[in-house]
Amino acid sequence: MTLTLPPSEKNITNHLKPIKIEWFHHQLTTWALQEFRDFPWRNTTNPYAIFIAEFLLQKTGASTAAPIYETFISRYPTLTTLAAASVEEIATLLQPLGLHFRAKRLCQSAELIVKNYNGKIPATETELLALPGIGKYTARSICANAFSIPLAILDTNVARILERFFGISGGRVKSRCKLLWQGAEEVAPHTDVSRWNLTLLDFGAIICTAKNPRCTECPLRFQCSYSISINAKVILCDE
DNA sequence: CTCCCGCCAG
DNA sequence: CTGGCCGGAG
Repeated sequence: MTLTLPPSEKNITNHLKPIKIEWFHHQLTTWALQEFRDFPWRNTTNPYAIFIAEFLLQKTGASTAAPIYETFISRYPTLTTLAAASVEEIATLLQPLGLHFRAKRLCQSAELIVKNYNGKIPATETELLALPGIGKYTARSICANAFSIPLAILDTNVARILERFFGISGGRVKSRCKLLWQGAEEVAPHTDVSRWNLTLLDFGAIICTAKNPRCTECPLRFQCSYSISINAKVILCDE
C-alpha cells in the first residue's frame, strides 16, 4: 500500500533545511548540557511514575506540579494503589493544580489499565490515546519518556520555538498545525528522543518564553527568524 | 494581567 | 475549530 501526497501539498522542507536543522539540534543539545532541568519524574523510567507526572503536568507549571507529584507517588506508589483510591481523595490531592476534571479521568484511566492491561501502563501511542485524559501530546510523551520509543511531541513550547526559529507562520490553523507536527518530527533526532523532547520544553520555559523571550542570551539567535527580524527593527530605529 | 510540558465537548 | 477548564506563580 503506497501513500502519495497530493502535488498541492506544501512541503515543509522550504522552511526546514537539513543544514539548519543540524545547527538547531547542535545548539540546543549543547545548551541542555548546562541548563537541562532536574525534576523528580526525570530520574525514573517507571512507566507508572511517568504516567502520573504527565497527567499532572498537563497545562500546569512543572515547579507547581513537583511537590504534588512527590506526595502522589509516596501515597500511591503503584497503579494498583491508585486504582483502589476514591476519586474524591485524588481530587483533594490534585486540588491545588486546578483543572479538576483530571482527577476523574486519572481514576478512570487507572481502572481501565487494571482491567485491560493487567495493571501495566500500555506502551503504544494508540492504546494510551484510548484512555480518558490522554491526548496525542501525553501519549507520545509517555512513550518517549517511559519506553524509549522515539516519538516527537508538539506542545505550546515546541510550536513556539519552531514558529520563531524556522519562521513558520500564517495559513489556516489546521495546515499550520500539520506543518508544526511535521516540523517537530523533522527536527527530532533518531536517538534519545526523550532527552530531546525535554530539552525543547526546558528551552521554551527558560529562553524562548511566550512573553519576553530572552533573545539576547539565546544560543539560536544568529539563525533564528524571529530574533533576526527583531534585530532588523532595532537597527532601523537606531537610524 | 498572562502563562503553565492539553484535553475534550460541542 | 473554539471555548472552557482552573489554581498558582510572576
